[in-house]
Amino acid sequence: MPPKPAEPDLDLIIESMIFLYSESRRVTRAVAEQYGLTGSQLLVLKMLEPRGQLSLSELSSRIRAKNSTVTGIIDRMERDGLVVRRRSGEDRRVVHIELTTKGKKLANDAEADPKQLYRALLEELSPRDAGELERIMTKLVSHVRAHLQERGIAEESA
Amino acid sequence: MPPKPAEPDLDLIIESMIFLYSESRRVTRAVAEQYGLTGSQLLVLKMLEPRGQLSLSELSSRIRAKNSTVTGIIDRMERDGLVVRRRSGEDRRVVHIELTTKGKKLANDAEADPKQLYRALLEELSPRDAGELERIMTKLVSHVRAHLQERGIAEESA
DNA sequence: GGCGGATACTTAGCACGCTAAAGGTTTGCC
DNA sequence: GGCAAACCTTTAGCGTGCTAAGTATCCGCC
Repeated sequence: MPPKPAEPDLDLIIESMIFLYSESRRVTRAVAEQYGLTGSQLLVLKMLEPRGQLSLSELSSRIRAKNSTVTGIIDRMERDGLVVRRRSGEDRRVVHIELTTKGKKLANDAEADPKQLYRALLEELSPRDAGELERIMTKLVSHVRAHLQERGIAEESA
Repeated sequence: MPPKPAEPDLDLIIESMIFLYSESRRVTRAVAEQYGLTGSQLLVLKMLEPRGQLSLSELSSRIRAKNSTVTGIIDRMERDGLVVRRRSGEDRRVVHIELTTKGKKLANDAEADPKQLYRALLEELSPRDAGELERIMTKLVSHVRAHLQERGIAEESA
C-alpha cells in the first residue's frame, strides 16, 4: 500500500456514499421521531411550510416519489390531523394539500429539515474541498444522465 | 453568477448525491428484473455465490438490514426455489441459507453485481478526480462518525 | 356537442425496511 | 441439575416505495 495511492480506491468511495446516505436516513428518522413523525412526514411538512399549499403531484415530484406513494403518506398525515386535502376549484382533478394549525406548529417546532443535516456536514469542509466535490459530483451526474439517454431509458423530469 | 463560484453550491452537492443514489437503485432494480429478481434478492444471491452458505445473521449484517427484514426476503426466495434453509447442527439456533441449483444458476447468469454499476461510473472519472473524491468522501465520513460519537448515538459494527 | 387522448389522483397488491415481542437454544453460574 | 441471561430467528404490525389498473376531469379537435 503506497502512502499516496496512485490508484484511487473506488470501492471506498462507493462505501462512503452508501454510508453517508444510510446514516443521513437514520438521523433524519431519529429527528422526526422526536416529534412523533416519520422521515417522510417531516419532509412533507417542511415542503408545505413556506408555501402554504401544494398539489399532490407537485409534492410527489419534490420528494421524488410516485403519486401513489404520496397518496398513502397524505392519508396517514390527514388521519393524524397534520394536513387537509382541498379540491382545486380551477381544475377539479387537482387536490391541494394544506397544513392544519397542528401541522404548522409541528413544522415550525422541528427546525431540522432533512437537507439541513447534510448542509451542516458540508459546511465543515474547506471551501476548496466543497468546490472540488461540487465539480466532481456534477460530472458524475452528467455521466449518469448520458448513460440513461444512451440506453433510451426515459428519465422523468428531474 | 460568477463563472468560478467563490461560494460552492452545497445544495447542488446534496441533490447530486440523492440523484446518484436513487438512480443507482433504479438501475439495480432494472437489472435484477431481467432475471425475475428484486434488487435485494440479487444482492443475496451475490453474497451467497462465493461462500456457498451464510447464516441469516451474517447475511443481515452484510446487506446492512435487520434480521427480521432478511427473514422476509429469504421467505420469498425459498418460496421461489432460489435458496433453502438448513438448521445448523452445531448450534441449533442458527439457520444456514444455501443456494439451490436454480439459485446458483441465476447468480452465475446475472453477472452485474450492484456495486459494479457504481464502479463503472467512477472509472469514467480521471484518476485525479477519483483521488480527490475519495479524499473528500473519506473526510465527510469521518465527520459523520465524529458527530455520532459526540451525540452518543451508538453505531453498530460498520 | 361530443369523442379520444392526456392528466390527476386513488386503489390494490407486492416487496422491503423498521421495532417490539415471542419462541427456541445455548451458556454460565450456583 | 437447574435457572437466568444472552443469543438467533421468526412473527406481527406499521410505514414507504413501486407498478398496474380504475375513476374523474380536462383539453383539443372533428
